[in-house]
Amino acid sequence: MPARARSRAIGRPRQDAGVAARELLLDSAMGLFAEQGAAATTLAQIAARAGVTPAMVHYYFNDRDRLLDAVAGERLLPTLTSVWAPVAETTDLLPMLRGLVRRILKATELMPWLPGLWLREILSDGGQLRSRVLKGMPFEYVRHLIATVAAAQQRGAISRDLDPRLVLMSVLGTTLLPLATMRMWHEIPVMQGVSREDLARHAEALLVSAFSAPPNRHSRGK
Amino acid sequence: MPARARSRAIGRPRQDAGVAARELLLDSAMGLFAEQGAAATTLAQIAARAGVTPAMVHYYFNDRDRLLDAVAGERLLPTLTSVWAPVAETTDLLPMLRGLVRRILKATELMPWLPGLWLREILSDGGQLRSRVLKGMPFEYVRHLIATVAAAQQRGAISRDLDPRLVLMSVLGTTLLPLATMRMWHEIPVMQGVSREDLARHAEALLVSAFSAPPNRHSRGK
Amino acid sequence: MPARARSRAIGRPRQDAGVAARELLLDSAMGLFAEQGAAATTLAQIAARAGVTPAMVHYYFNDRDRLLDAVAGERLLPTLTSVWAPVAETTDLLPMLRGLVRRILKATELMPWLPGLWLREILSDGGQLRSRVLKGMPFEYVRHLIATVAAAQQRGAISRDLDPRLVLMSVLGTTLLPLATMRMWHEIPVMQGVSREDLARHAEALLVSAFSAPPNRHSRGK
Amino acid sequence: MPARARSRAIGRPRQDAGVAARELLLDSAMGLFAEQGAAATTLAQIAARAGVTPAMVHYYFNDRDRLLDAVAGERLLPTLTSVWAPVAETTDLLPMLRGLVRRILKATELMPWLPGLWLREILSDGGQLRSRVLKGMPFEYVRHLIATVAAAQQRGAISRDLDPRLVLMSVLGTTLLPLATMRMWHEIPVMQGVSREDLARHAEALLVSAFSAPPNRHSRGK
DNA sequence: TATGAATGAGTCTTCATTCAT
DNA sequence: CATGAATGAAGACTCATTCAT
Repeated sequence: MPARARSRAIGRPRQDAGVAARELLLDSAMGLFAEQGAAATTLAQIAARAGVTPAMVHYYFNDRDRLLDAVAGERLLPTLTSVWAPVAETTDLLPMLRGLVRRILKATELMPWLPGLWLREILSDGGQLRSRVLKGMPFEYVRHLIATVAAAQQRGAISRDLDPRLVLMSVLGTTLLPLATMRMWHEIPVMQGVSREDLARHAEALLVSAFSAPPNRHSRGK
Repeated sequence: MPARARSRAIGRPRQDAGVAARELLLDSAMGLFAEQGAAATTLAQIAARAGVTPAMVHYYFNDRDRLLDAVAGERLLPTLTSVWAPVAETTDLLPMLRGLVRRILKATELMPWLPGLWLREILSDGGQLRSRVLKGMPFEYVRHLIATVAAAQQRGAISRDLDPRLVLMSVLGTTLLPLATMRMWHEIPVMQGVSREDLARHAEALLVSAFSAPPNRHSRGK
Repeated sequence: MPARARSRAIGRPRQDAGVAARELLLDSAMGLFAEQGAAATTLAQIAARAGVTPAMVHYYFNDRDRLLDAVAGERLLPTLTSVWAPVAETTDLLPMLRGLVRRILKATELMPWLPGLWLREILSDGGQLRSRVLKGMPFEYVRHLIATVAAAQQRGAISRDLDPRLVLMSVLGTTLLPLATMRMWHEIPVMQGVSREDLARHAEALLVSAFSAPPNRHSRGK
Repeated sequence: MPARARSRAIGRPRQDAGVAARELLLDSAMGLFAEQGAAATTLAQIAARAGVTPAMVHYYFNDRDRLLDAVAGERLLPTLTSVWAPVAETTDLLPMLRGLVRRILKATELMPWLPGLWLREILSDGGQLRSRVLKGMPFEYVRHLIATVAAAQQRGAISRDLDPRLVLMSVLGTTLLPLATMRMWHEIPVMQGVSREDLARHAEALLVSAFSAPPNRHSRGK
């Protein structure tokens, strides 16, 4: 959506100079937050990457706090909603899970820094964006997913040991966590050569087989 | 006054005071890193929580960098090894996974801040402990796990869509990630009331059913 | 929106808008200087109170310095002159003093912030308007007052312990100083309930009795 | 009192280095506040005059606010009390006023910046030390002075036009206000050559004749 | 072993000022 | 006449680090 705003700048460039700079600063902030963490990112770094002076950050956002507000409200939450909203379109568990995984993979293809940002600034204790994102998070879709899992479980279609309320965590754990670590795989011998597609296939297969396994068929306990 | 209190510990040899203070500082650092992130934690905070003066941090560790080295080398890596080493004792995939999950759960019961610390400082890009931990990480055990998964897959015992190299990520994603977020569940409506036991059972069930599913029944993807 | 409001002032010639804004800015500046001191007042605050943008301050005054020049030259000095000029109309000390006190009281009734501004920005060391006001101050009237006191003293009509050159300070001390502190009297237990009229009567009585006392009856010192 | 503390430093200089630096910073702050006003004084200036780095100001006072607290509590209030306390030793109005004037003159001889500081930072609206000083001000002595004036007035010993509650303002107006402006007298033609002694004699004479004048003896109104 | 004093470098923030439009 | 965008310089404050004792 910032793209839309910027493309409108054609024809009247001066008028929109400010808007463009604002968007640039948000982009810059998100990138740095993902790379180093919000706590380790200075306003000067954000400004430098956007090609402006640190004073401009205050001109557009007044405050470090309000810059964080803007990052959460104008960038993170819209993406989040676009990933989760289609969940409501079906009541079939497996397609729902597959769609979710695919949309997450797709969204993070365009914004490769997203998973890292989520891991550190939203899921971690003390993450600087957590409360800001939680406040606007569309929990109704998560609730719909949980209800669908619970229904499947009551039908006997999935293991009773699974907890429907944890399906959210399982989706994030099989997608965001590996995605967030992709950038370091080249340094880890055992992870060499794993591609984004491998990851997508793996995540989907894992969730699908976990959430479609017939109940008693595995011997439990050692 | 903390000084007074410690010097009164009659019976304990004098030189233990220093050792104790060092350990206290490491504990204090780990706790704060997990709560707020390493980037947001000052040496003064670490000293205050340990009940000593900031100058003592330099006395024992010389440097912020070397304090991080100590945290990684003396706290994180030993725990890591104790969790992974037993993997070598078996070649059976499911018991291996179950054991791993149980040991992770058990270790984080004693050190509840561990998952958060891992998520933020080791798995996230730019995490301040990442390179220090990677350097000493016992990859041989991970390699053993991967080999075991690969063997099972070649036997046709698990889906061909899974990638053995990603089993590490799947284990971390189903254990560390949910564990790291537990502290905030009370703020999230849909997560209310999930217990540590629910989580353990869920993680085990998910991994077990994913890594023991019969290969025919997948490839429904478009 | 202030712009809109002003441009709608039908009937008034266009060029008055600018003049009006200039006056508004001077008023705004004086008010803020009196309330918080010139040093603590930003151009942005002045602009905001006048309902214009900070850039307008530079448009009208070029410079912070020249805004101060304008405040002194166009506001403070005219008032000062109007208070002091009538002094020249008499050579009778007591009526001269009474007139002075009354005109000071009257002027500050319309401009209640004047005494504070004087105390802080003109009488105090380093006051930001001091040199600007001193430069244009009509000392001839003060000289006339001093001469009148000196004459009375030589006639033996007032105490020889008084110093004619200090009569200016005595007038300011009995009028401006109490007037400047009026706004805080409600916070001080011992000053509760003193009115502007009480102050006027007190100042007049004090100056009159001091500057009309028979010389014999003093020198009771130590 | 800081002098006492510092003189004790002889013999163990290191131990008291910090104390001395603290006192030096307070002195430096008071001087600059009087010369330029607190609002116009930066911590860097205060540090520079005390011969230390700006960071030391935070080391000793944490905060600009708490530096102001210290100036008020450790410097202004003790002086204030030492000037006013002897008022309680008499019930005779004229000696009381004379003593007050003399103690004010004497105190400001040692601390020539005091009057300016009072005028700007305590008596002026928005003065940065006002509330801090008012909070600790010994009003009982002022109350005693007011009561003594009121008694004299009821005896018929002083004019009924005077307001006892304003005697405080009259004392400050005849002492602090001229004292605060002394430093600029050399720039004002009509004030040239007035000495501190002239001022003392003038103030005493003015207050004494005002507060001892027999009531009806002056023709009022013109 | 332990600490109080001291500092330089850097962070966030404010503000007067400029300028193209 | 009026303003939004932009900036450099400076202010308060923080923090890792050093050092004499």
